[in-house]
Amino acid sequence: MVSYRKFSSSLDARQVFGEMTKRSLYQWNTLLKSLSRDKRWEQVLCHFTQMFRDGEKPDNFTLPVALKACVELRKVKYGEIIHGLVNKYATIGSDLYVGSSIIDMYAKCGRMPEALRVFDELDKPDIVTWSSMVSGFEKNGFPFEAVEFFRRMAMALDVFPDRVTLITLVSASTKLSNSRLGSCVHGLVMRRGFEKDLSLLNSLLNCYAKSRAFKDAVTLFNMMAEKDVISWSTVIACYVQNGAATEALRVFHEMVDNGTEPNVATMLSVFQACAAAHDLDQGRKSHELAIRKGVETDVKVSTALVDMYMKCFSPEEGYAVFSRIPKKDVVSWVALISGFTLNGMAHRSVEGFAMMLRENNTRPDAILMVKILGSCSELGFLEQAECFHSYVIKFGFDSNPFIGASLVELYSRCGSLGNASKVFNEINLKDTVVWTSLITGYGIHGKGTEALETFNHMVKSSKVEPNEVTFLSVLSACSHSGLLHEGLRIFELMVRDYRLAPSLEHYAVLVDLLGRVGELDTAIEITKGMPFSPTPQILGTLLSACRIHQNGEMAEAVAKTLFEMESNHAGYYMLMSNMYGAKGEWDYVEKLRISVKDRGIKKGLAESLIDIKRKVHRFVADDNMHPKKELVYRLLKELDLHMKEDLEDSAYIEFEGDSL
DNA sequence: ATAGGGTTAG
Repeated sequence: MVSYRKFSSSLDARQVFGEMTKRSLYQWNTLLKSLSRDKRWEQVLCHFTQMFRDGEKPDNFTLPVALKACVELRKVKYGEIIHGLVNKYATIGSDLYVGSSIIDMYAKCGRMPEALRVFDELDKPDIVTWSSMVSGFEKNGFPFEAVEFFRRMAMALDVFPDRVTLITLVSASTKLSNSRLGSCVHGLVMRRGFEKDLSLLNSLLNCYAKSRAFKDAVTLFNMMAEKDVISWSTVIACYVQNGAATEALRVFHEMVDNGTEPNVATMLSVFQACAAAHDLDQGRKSHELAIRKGVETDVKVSTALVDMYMKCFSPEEGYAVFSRIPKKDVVSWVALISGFTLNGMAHRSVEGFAMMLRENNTRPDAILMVKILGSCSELGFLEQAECFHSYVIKFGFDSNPFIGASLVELYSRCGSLGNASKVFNEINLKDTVVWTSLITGYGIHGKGTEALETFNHMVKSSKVEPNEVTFLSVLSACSHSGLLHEGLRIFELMVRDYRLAPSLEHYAVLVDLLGRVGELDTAIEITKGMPFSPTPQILGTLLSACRIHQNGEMAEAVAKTLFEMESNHAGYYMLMSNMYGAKGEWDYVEKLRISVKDRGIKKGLAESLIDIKRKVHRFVADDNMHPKKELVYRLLKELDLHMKEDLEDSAYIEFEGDSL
């Protein structure tokens, strides 16, 4: 016998009835109801059983409560027993409340076939019952079936969707990322007179945002008479995800001016926007706001802050925030580790990893491993790579294709193509990324022929399809080896046979290839004919080609355009100085260096430097490319004022590996 | 008198 005194914190009703020896059906029901209101599901089932022992027969008021408890406790077996009980005493069709509770119980426990069987026993399902079915399909990962069921419901003339049904339907459309379906539901929402239902509109807004109907999302947002923090946050996140970070920040300010209080979710998107826009000032201001709102202590918020400072090239500020996180999770460590590498401080990433292992309360996950292997790649330190490799094996990460691909890349960046192909051969499930990594590896070592062979092997003998990145790698390999005709053939293959749309990057590599082999006119033609307007990067490539082929006239024309586009682009100065430097005109280099300093070019400099550092690796690997590699190193040193840390300074760190 | 379905920002 259970003592009711134990639950004295609950309602009076229980205390009163608890003293009685024999309860009436009504009293049992009241007791169960009050227990369910307090979410004491164990107790609900316990008393439900007790009720049986007392010889009381549950009625149509008792059963839904008991079934709800089964759902909450995930006790399908108990639910099945109740279902059997109901069948024994009455037909299910006799009470819709009981019927829909049984359906909902099966649906929520992932047993749609049973739910459907009960549903089909009903004579006249009402809107709640229909909705339970739609929701069941939607929740169990069958959004398509949910929509189909809704269609079936629409055929029945006696039921009309209410706001709950429509919300479920919008959720299904979102899962299908089908904005056309979303707008159909939108129309239905209007016709049914729910055009002022905020949660319904927010769901629709989210549906448009998630199914890449950017314009529809904005239109709906602008039309909404009432907006809450969710509406604003949805739209801010939508802008960020569509690469419109500045716009996202504008909307954020509008929201604040509007008097809507931002919350954790809002701030997360805001920090993402600051990071994407590299807007450190705005980032700092938003950080202060987060402190004022008292949300800085949230792990997600502080992690987003670390990420933001890192992406705004202020690693020390990022590290400061990181140090203050009381309960760091694996995502926080990822932000720190990838952030340091982004800032050209890969050795601090490795130190961070060691620190994490010492603290011994966070287990690295696959994402973290991919990141740290990438950091190690930046270092280009073979012994360190081998150390990480053994760590990967020891903790069983080697079956993950992403990690396999990272290892292939790591070894090739450390100059060990032998190990790279060995790792490659040992990977059981080679996906596109794995194949692409090996191709990239051959590419950066100037082994264009091997890259092409690997590509052909991939296409012919495996079921893996090359993607945009694969083609980028192959093209880039051709470019580094000066394989003009092969490169052009690959480009054609990509467009014609694989129907892949070349991105700006593909054009950039193509221009690079043409430039390297001296086809400067064709390169310029391609730049003009591509479906994008040329970016500073592409013009930079052209400029670099002019440098190699000593075409001063064309170089100046390109440089002029580049300068007009972005007078503060650090890469421009780098390339110009490279060009003059190559001619031995060191006084020009010095002038440019001073000019960089005077103009206070900071934004983008760190990024360019890292980019240049990557290129340095390529130059080093590529013998015939750059006769004076030292030149590049020297320029790097000259311009490295803003970035104190250097790749060579890093120390080798060993991992004991048993710490977790 | 007591009972059944729902979503949305990261």
